[in-house]
Amino acid sequence: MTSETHSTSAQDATPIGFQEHDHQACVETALATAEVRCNEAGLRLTPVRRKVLEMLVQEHRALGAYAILDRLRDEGFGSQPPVAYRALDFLVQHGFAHKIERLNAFVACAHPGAMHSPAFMICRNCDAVAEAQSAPVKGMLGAAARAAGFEIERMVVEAEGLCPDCTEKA
Amino acid sequence: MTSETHSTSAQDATPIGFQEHDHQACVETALATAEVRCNEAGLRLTPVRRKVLEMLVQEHRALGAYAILDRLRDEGFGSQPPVAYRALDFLVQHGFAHKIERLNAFVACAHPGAMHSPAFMICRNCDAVAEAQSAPVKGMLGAAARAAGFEIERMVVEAEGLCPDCTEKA
DNA sequence: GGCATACATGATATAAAATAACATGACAAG
DNA sequence: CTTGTCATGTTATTTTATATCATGTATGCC
Repeated sequence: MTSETHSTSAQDATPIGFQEHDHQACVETALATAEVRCNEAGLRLTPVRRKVLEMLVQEHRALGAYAILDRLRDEGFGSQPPVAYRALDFLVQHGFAHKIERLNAFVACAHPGAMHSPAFMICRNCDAVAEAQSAPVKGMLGAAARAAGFEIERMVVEAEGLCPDCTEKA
Repeated sequence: MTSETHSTSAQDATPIGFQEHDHQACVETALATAEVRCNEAGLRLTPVRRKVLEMLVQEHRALGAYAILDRLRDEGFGSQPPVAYRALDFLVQHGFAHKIERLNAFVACAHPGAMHSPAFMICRNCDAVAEAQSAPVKGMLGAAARAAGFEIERMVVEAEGLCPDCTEKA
């Protein structure tokens, strides 16, 4: 179950998704980007927060708060729920991570910094999560909202199904 | 089934959640429809299930499982969590209700019987919920999914914001 | 430097949401 | 009337999330 290492440093090329890619670079880039963005915005990417982000980026899957907490403990950080939740709140609030409502779990943001309304594809078999863009105000829902006078502030779009790998194996 | 009913005017997309309507009739229709559909499908709309559905239809808002449980107790039904969760599971499974992931709560289905992929507008202030249609496989996410080889089985689409009433009051 | 302030973390406790597991009851089919 | 199936009742526990208060740490001001 633990696909901790996507050892294949293959050419990525595919937009966003379940394909193999240079994971090491992926992790490093994400962390570096976060550092820069925090500096720019006057935010503090403290050790706990950085570690949590690293964990999320490392896995390309949704991790529950308590899974994160376990690993924090292993790394010598505080081991009580608020430690994990606070770090996650920070990351979510500033766009470095997203909460997957369907799973009560969290993933690293795939497009940090980009103003975006994320949509997710969640594999029900292996819990892999891919992030795509959604077009919130366009389409039927936007039309319905305008018709009803509802002001959309935030969108949750989550598709559940089978990722390519799991489809193959089935 | 996917797009057969989409040649509709904007009027059809209007949600029933945020507007005045004959609520008494609304409740009765919903329950009657459920009865019929259960009979047709050989399902048993037992007292608990019926009561839970009634409660959900009565309020046009999301109710948590424990709110429902409290009321069940008041009505003389069992008062332990599984009682509520089982009834809710039944209703959700057979399309009489939906779970709002964002709230960990449940609403009656506004279009029971119709094969549909629901989208919700949730008022962050008063918790009112309106149901609209979403077009799951169309749009950006569908395209991204096809490109990635992801097979969508189920969609969660939830818009959070302010309903007309609460917008006015603010 | 000493001090005030704001923010971050640590730690205890508890709330809220959901499920596991097993026992009992209702009811139709054979 | 017995058997099988489905629904309900009940106990216990797990999982997810917050409230609260105490402590620590960086920063700016005097």
